[in-house]
Amino acid sequence: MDNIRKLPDAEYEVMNTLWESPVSPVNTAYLMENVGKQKGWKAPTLISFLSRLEDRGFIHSEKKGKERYYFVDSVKEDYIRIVTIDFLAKYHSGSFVKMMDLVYGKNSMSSKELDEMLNWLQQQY
Amino acid sequence: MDNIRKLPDAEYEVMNTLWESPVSPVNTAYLMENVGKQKGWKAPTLISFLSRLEDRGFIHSEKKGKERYYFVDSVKEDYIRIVTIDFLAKYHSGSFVKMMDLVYGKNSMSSKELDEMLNWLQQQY
DNA sequence: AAACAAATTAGACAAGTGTATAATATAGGA
DNA sequence: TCCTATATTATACACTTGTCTAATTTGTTT
Repeated sequence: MDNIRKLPDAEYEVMNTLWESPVSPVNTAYLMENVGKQKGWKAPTLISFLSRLEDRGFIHSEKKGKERYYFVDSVKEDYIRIVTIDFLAKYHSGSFVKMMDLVYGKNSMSSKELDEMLNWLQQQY
Repeated sequence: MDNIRKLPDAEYEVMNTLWESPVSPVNTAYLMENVGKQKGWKAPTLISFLSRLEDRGFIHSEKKGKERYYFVDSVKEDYIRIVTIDFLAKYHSGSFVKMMDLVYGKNSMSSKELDEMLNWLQQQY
């Protein structure tokens, strides 16, 4: 069950746009508009990322006339959870506290974030 | 100042071994013993990662007789801090709380980790 | 000095990733 | 029906990463 591997950056950008889309399925034009343009990609570049995402099983697609439509077959939260747990294990021995301590050494987390975190913690107990 | 990019996995393993070494400099034999062997690498494989790390400016080396010795020119904590901040920005809008919430949905963090975190938080105020 | 053996260096190559050009298909209008 | 414009497909190619084989260096032993 380790086939949900980490996506290359460019594919992640595309996938994220698909995950965030309010409608589904979406066509290439929509994705070109919402991610390709900012990245400066030509249409075939985008399409090649899409077909790689399809190979990986993150999406599937259907052709309607001369356009192709893409359907999401994966859940963003699931993906990010896996990637995050791997990351934490690799760099911080799996510990959030170690991570925060390393990033925010001594006393430098904003009080806003401290409050949010305290709040979250109290919720958990 | 964005030349301290993320290392490829294999190079990170080597770099981590260098960072964790109690002595410095160390030679190829030491690294072969402490990371190459477990990974099943041939010596030239290890050496090629080392010379890439040198190209990236993470280390430098000197030849002594027929052996080469490696010196660390980077700080593990600095590297991990950068990688972690990038990661947080990319997947969790820069928020630890969002990250924890996603990973530990509702009420599933161990009470040991909850305590540690509360402790850490109190330290920060 | 010649030969060995241990270590390094030089190159090479396949797979994965980012990106594009040229070719092809197809909806719609003349 | 034929042409045009647009979207997609087929390929290709350069770089990066993981990995190694073959060639070269160099300290040590005859």
